[in-house]
Amino acid sequence: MVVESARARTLSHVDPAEVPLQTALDALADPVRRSILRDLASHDDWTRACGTFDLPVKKATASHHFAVLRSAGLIEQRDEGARRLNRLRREEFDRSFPGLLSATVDRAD
Amino acid sequence: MVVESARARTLSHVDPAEVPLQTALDALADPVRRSILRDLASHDDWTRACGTFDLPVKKATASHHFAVLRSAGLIEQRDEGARRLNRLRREEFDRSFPGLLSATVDRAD
DNA sequence: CATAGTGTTCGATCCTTGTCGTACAGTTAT
DNA sequence: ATAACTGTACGACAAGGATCGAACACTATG
Repeated sequence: MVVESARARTLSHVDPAEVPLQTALDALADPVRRSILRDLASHDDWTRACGTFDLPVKKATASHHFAVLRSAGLIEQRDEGARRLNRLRREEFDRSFPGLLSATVDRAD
Repeated sequence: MVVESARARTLSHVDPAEVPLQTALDALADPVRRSILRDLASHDDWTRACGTFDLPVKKATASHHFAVLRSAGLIEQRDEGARRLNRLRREEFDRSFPGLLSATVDRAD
């Protein structure tokens, strides 16, 4: 029988439909977070652990950014051993905010 | 002969095509500014002076928000007597950031 | 001219948030 | 068990920006 680890149990995900536009825009208005999203958009789901992103910030800051993205309904996270894998919630987010991801992530700065 | 007033001469407008995505997102991420844009979107061009908006901030703050919107290429302003009239730069902005205005302004919060 | 109206500019203040170091928890490997 | 690795939590700090009052410039009106 497979049991969730205590660490994974603390991972709460929000329904993108419940996310206020303000929260979504605040999340998307940071360049480091957009960089994370673009990276996710160009790879298969669940193939990128938090530590595999090439970011211009320390790991404590990176961890903060992943938490912001998760609480804005932009990414989903899943623990796999010591790693935390990520997935862009493209479809769900697009349903709540049509065109927003496309206008901000599928695009150069 | 019609001469621009000294006040109008100081009004500089940017080309939305030259606006960085970061600047556009920063401008759109404020609720007071989105309120201004929605108001403009629902009225004819050049019919709304700065003072005619019902905003929850004092006039000094409102003036700041209009300046931010202008420097982000989101609005155009023109002086008419003592009033400063506004216009949403819908088409130009859409050309540079397709879908962004639609996703943030043509929508409730 | 004097007064009222419209909007900007300038400091000052306050609050948010991005950033980091450190400590900690859980996992994997030796 | 010990060590290395992955990621989070917490406290502190600094920078940016939203806010306001007051002073100012320009315009319109009496």
